[in-house]
Amino acid sequence: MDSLLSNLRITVPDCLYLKDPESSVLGKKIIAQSIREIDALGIENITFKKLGETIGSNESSVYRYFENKHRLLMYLCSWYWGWMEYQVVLQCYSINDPKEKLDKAVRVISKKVVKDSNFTFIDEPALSRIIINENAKSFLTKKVDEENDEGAFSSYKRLVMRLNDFIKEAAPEYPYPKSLASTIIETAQHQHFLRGHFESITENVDEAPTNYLTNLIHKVIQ
Amino acid sequence: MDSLLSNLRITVPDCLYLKDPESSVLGKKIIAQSIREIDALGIENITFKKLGETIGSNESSVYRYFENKHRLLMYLCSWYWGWMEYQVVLQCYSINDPKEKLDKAVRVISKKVVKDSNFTFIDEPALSRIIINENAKSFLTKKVDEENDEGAFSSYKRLVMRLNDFIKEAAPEYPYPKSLASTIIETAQHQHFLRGHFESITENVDEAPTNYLTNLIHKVIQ
DNA sequence: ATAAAATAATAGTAATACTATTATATTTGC
DNA sequence: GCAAATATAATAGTATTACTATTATTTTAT
Repeated sequence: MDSLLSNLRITVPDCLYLKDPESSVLGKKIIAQSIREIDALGIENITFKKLGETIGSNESSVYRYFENKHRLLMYLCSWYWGWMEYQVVLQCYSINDPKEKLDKAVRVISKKVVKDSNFTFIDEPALSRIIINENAKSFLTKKVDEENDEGAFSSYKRLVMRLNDFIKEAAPEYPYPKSLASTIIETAQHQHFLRGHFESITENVDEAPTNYLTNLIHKVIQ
Repeated sequence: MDSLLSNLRITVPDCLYLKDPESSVLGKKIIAQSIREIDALGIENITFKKLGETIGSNESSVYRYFENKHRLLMYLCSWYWGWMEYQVVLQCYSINDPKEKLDKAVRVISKKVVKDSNFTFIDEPALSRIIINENAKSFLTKKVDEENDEGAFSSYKRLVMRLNDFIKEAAPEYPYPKSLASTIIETAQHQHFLRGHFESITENVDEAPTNYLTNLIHKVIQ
């Protein structure tokens, strides 16, 4: 996609950072490099010390942006879900037919992610791999309820509700639009994971789970 | 259920332990207490030191059964999936109609878990909460491929394939039985999680996601 | 040019996830 | 019933981590 909207920003809940990383060069470096390192090593194996050093800064500077590693992960996940919602809205905007619109949304959510040149310091394909491998860890903790009350998961929930709206428009009688929306989003990530690691238990080996999910949603709402 | 089968054992891949915990009283205590502590505190917040002490033993003794915390979690997850496969097989055995059989399997997988008196040292309802909150962490690591090659996830994969077989029997033409089977199992856990923490994005608030999933699978394979 | 703010450098701490070693029970074979 | 083998317990130690605190230096804004 061309970068036509250079002053575009994805909003991330401000409880997730101490100082806005987009407000400085160092902050953006932290984001860009943390995406590289989490993608390569996994969230468990990165440290703020190494991260600071690779960007020519140090541990304490990183701590001035994020309270800890977990908050950094939550920040990245929120950014991704905010960006995904924006992709869905943008790419579905001009479609009038509710079913076609829903199809497009499922497609956007489940397709392999490509670089968006509007956000130069974010590597979306790498971030999408992080979502596949680490997103569940952002909410599978004993602090979920607390963090949820702070609004830490609002981007993710907003995307689910956006898809919920599309399902309701396409099938007003279907009794489980929210559950179906969350299932589609989770399944997209999980099938990508299976494709990469447990190929024996999925048919989505050669390509994204888009066709599988499109077929599924068609049948479920018909 | 009555404990009619007192010499029943759930097989867990032996790469997951150093010494079989079922072979000694101490081993069984480790399993029973680790279920309690992981359920209460989460896998991140337990230590072998505390665990050893609460069962009147110590850190090094626990290390003689499990290489580390992650292997202990994998052991518990494998036990659960092995037990769940056994539940499915047992409860579907006498059903002849393939559709009815599939319904029953979905029901067994998604219903709230109750105590099975055949396994006195395992608290299945607590273990099922652990699965909801921690199972994803057992495979979302950079070592998945390695561990998968060892056979560490065979119980989980076997359950998926079991459900796959049921789907194929009920709907031989359906093109994605494996993906659907893995989706049903993952969604059952995820909807239980949403029910407990993010109620705003699911309709399965008052009860288990069984009706939602039964409705879904009926429509998908019809 | 000065004050304010941001960043870097350094040091330190408590907890963790182990490993290693030795001592003491307990079980098993004969 | 005793010796040998095995299981368990006790103790100590290490490298790493996830932070906190303090001070020094640089950058920026006025």
